[in-house]
Amino acid sequence: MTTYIETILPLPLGGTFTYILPEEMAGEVKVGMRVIVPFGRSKFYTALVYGVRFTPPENVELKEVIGVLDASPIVRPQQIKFWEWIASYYQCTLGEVFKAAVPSGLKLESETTISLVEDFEAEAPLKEREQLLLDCLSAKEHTVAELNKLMGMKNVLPLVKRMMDMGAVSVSEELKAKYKPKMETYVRLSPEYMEEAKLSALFDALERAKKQSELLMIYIQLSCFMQPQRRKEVSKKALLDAKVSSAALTAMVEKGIFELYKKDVDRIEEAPYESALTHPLSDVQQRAYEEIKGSFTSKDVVLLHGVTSSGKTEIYIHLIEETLKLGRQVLFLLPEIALTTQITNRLRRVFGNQLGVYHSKFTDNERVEIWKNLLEDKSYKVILGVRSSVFLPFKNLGLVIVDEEHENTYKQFDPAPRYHARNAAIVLSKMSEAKVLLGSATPSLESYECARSGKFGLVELMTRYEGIELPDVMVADVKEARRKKEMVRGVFSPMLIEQVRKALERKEQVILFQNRRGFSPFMMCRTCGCVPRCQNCDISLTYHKSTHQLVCHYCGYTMNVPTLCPACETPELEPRGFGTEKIEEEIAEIFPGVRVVRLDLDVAKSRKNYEKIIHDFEEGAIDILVGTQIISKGLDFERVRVVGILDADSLLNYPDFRAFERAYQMMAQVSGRAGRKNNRGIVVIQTSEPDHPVIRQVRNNDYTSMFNVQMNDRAAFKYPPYYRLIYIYIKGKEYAPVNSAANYLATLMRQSFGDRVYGPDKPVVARIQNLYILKVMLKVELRASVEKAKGMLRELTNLTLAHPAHKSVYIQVDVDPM
DNA sequence: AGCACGCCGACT
DNA sequence: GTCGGCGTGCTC
Repeated sequence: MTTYIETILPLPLGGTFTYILPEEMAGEVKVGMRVIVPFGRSKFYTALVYGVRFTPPENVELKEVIGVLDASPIVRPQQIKFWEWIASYYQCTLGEVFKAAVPSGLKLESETTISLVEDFEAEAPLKEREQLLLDCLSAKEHTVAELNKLMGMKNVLPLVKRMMDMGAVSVSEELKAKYKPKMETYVRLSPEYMEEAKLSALFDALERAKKQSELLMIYIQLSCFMQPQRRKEVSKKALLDAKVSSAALTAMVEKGIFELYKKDVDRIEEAPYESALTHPLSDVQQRAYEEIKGSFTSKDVVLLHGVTSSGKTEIYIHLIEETLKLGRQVLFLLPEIALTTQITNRLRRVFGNQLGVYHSKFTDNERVEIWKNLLEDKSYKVILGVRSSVFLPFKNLGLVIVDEEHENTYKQFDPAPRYHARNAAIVLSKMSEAKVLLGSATPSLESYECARSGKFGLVELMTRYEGIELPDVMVADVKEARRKKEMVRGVFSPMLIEQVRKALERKEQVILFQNRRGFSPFMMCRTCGCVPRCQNCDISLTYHKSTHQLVCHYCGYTMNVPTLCPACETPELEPRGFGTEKIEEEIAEIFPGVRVVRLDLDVAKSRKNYEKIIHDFEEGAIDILVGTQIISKGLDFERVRVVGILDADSLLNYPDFRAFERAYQMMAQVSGRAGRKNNRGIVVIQTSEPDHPVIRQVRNNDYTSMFNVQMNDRAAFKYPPYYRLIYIYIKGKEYAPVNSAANYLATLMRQSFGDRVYGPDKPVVARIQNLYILKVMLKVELRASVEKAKGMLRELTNLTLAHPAHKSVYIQVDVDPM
């Protein structure tokens, strides 16, 4: 009986693809394993087994599976269920989920090794190419990529396939992938010196070689040599880090005193494992902790609304410990930019090597390591990770913590699946019978509404840890200051300068927040008012002074600053507005000798750089930190007294229905960085609308008022959390077909959904990377079936695309947009 | 997503 | 007369 394998391919294609399983592979294939399959005329992919069938699909000619890559599944059945939910809810293909979920190291493309079959004898004379392939493999096995190179071919796999059929070569079924275990060199004392008598004789012998006896001493210390029960292995790196010269080590290895050996080490570095463990909870924390636990008995999701510095992390740690005691795993989600060494180190100290960190700034090898560790249910019990860690192969998830749950970086936008990690985690938890704790000082309206209505549990923690006072929020009216010509360098209000000066005098630190990187958001010609724009996108170019370039923050397009205005050819282009670069420069000039550092996406591209700045600021080696929202998340600094929000207007004037909610969250979060023990923080907000309700709410730290006002607006204008949104983007290289398709679709949609359809409209940036974009919005009542709506929507988009006038147009659906 | 097949402009 | 532009359609 022939076996058929139904697979998911890592492509944005709907449906699954079925292959014939050759008889020699039968019986060893299970759902969740990877197979290599041919696809199209000349491509081969790593596909995931989705089903094993014994009846073929109709009307298609099937190809054969080329090789099975795994001995056991790399994806668990319940994960595939979760993928199905993601694909259906967020309207994407299983292939897209597969692509996003599995680290690329496990989606090997051309790394499969091919080897010669020993006793192969050709039945017919071999073709030139075939003989060449055998010659290439005669010395040693090669990967597909190597063979491509050796043979000077674009894709040898079809040839390999043919030769496999002939029985000449075989595909290695062992997983090679892109994943290589990391080896580290270790040092040990030669066995002959293991006895104490021999060792002291050695010390005598080394009396004259000072460096060498020193090295021996350090080795003995590091290895705990004198306490055989506690003896540890010593890496070469650790030894050299202890200020030992490598020459001395080499000499001693040559003398046969030391031996070197290699060891496969876990890529994730182990931090010193202090047994300090958890700190006891304060009374207030303890009460919140009890409330959360109580709430979990009746609710699956609990929202912990705790002001900044209320010690939420400590509560999380206690909950994690308790979950671990039950033998269950924990996922701790953080937004991308908040994953700092601060939180990692704190958790590492408590959970040691039970903690795995899953982060985009880690290499793929490190991600594969985490994946496999969880798959084999080895050491990791707590995963600290970003959005995509909801896809990790947990076996027995007991608790998910979503810290800073209001953060919009939890929503993926660019490639599908456009999923929200917080909401996905809630669904995942339901599937795993786990509990979810959402934490934030400024919860999203969505979550707070769920908590208030009783769908989620709600625990409020409104006092700051150790009696730290909330900061004193001052508002600087920049309109007034400008009128009086008091603005310093057009950027700083006298009030802010005064507070910064005072803080510096007291040797306290300052954070200046401006949510815009670069030097100035645009340049303008003084003569004709022309603003240089991106040639690919409908947006002005940002001026970066450090590189003297104009950069598009949407597509990355970069050009040197033109000396003459492109329109009127006068040399009158000047920077307008201000970004972090300009603030960094100006403040350094106003306060000479003060150490100013900027932290934004441009600077934080590398993890090292980012961590160094954070570290230096913690250590007090930096006086003023200028940054974008990257600095507002999860960082706690002891000596920060003053926080300046330079341009609150840009937050308030953002054209989006969530602008006020975001502005409040952003300002409240940044403000939370100010002030510590016995040292009330000061926040200066610069705005031209000092009486704006949001400014007042931030000033009074009045989340409830913000919530109530915003909820009124949301109800009045039919926005979430009262309605569900679906955005449909219509994109294309030319405007006319895009416009026609968008109108066609909107008309069709109105026939089904009536006045729930809005648009088409131009989005804020109407052209990105040479694609024109129009947006149609659908607002669905909460009680209506979204599934039904999505089904209908899919039909209508297909109908639109099928229309001959709309070829070369494509459509993207964004469910629950942020 | 790739990649080939397929019809119209500037070259050996 | 061909080489090559990217528009369109298919991939188990």
